[in-house]
Amino acid sequence: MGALGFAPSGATHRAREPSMDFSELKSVCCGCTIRELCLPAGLTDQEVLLLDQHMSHRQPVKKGESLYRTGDTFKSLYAVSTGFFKTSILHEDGRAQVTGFQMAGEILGLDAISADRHVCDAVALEDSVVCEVPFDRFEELGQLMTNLQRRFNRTLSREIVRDQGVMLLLGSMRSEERLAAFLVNLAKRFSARKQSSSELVLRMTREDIGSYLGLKLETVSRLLSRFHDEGLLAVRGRNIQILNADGLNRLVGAA
Amino acid sequence: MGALGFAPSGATHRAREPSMDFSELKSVCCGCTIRELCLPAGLTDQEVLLLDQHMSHRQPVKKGESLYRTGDTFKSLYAVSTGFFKTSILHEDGRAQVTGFQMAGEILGLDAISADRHVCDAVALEDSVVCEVPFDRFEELGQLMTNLQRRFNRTLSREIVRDQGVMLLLGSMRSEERLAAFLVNLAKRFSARKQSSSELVLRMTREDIGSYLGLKLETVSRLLSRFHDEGLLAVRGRNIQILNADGLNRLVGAA
DNA sequence: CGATTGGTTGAGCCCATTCAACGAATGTGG
DNA sequence: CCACATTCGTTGAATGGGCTCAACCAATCG
Repeated sequence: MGALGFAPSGATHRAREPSMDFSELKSVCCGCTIRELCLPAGLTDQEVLLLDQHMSHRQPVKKGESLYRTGDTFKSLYAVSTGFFKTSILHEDGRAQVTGFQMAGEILGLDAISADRHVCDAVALEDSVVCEVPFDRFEELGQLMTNLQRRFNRTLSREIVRDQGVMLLLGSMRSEERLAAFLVNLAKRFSARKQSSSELVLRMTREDIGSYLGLKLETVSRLLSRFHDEGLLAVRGRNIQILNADGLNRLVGAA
Repeated sequence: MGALGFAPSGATHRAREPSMDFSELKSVCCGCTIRELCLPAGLTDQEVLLLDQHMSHRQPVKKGESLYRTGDTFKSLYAVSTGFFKTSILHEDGRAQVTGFQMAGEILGLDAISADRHVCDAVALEDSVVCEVPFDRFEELGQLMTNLQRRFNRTLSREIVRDQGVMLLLGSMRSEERLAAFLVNLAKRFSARKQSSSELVLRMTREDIGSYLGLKLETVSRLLSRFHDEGLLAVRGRNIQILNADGLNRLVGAA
């Protein structure tokens, strides 16, 4: 926690304290290790520089804090630089649905473009840093840089594809398939970030996972125990080791 | 069926027969009744003209035909002019998930931008007409017309919001809530198109509805019967009359 | 006409939920 | 420091909502 220079305080809404130490946060896209997984993917060095200078602004978010909330007016997209987030939407009657988990390089706020208002909550699941991207300036830049605009169209489309994958999962998979798909997906994303794809450290609770997968937390817990007993996983709280990746993949239905 | 000048034939893949009579299909966005619900929404007359002349190309699709299929290379978006479509994704093991139903003014193919390949099937549920929008030319036009590009960003974002609404539905609603939400949503969309919002004519089968809602067709049938018995609906096959809209809304959880 | 597709309804079953108890870890205030 | 509350996770027993299997009917079509 202290490693990122956060001042200790309780979990509150925003993390905009101008007095905070940003000295280690000034580095931008150019030197970013996950640049190729983020908005600058596929841009030339010059283009990245342009994006960098005009747009990016780094901002820490502490564990438990909201980056934005449902109803907030939309001003910026946020690229996760380091850390882990969840997004969730609320139903009138209090029920919530987790719509996604975002890690380094992934973009938060795409749904807000639609109506200039955020339609979900984004909460940091660990101390994190995001790059703020003021959207009106980003749109201007997109008009100047064809490449950036085209990449951004793809980013939006990729989110649609992801969402539809979740629809498939929720609409036609059984519980064990859902959890297996979830773990396989997480592993793949860790792997793309040069992190171990077999030693997963979950940042979310069983309840978060359950909400995302359309299951109750008890069901998630039971399934993890079962996967453990079957030798697919080693489960120790939020530390999960994948022991039999083929077996997991088989559950999902892939070859 | 004959009203649109379709030559009768079996349901096959594409509907590109150059000998067909397009005389009644030449009219474009400018005269389109659902222009404000479609891509040209919010554009000036001049801008629409530009979009119109350079991009749109109308194309009939007969009931049962695929507009595109999973794996097809992506060249164009399609705006539904008249008719009704469903999109569905296939799982390796044969299971399918209907991801949406599209009516006049709605855009098909947004998911394909992501990887230059369609990732779902789009099938006409009745004789339909679509406006083909070659995407590379559309992107060029977006670079020239800031307004168009901004609207398009919103269109993509709106699809993300829609998908996340479906995730909420699939992930945390019970069967009766799902069906009620589905009917309310359909009614709202019909209403926006100046069609009756109480006399719904479903274009899809019970199985399609079930797939979309993550339910079995028998469950959908039973629920419709129950809603009928409870006086919420009058159900006669695919003709559904909403008798108690408030009651339906109450089921969804809205006030 | 028979064949096919779409829809309804019943009976029994099973998977995931509900309800509940309990343990471990963490944090808080006295 | 301990006592206590809180959060998170696990596990058991019983329940039930939606599924499976099956029969049947209606409409459409070749």
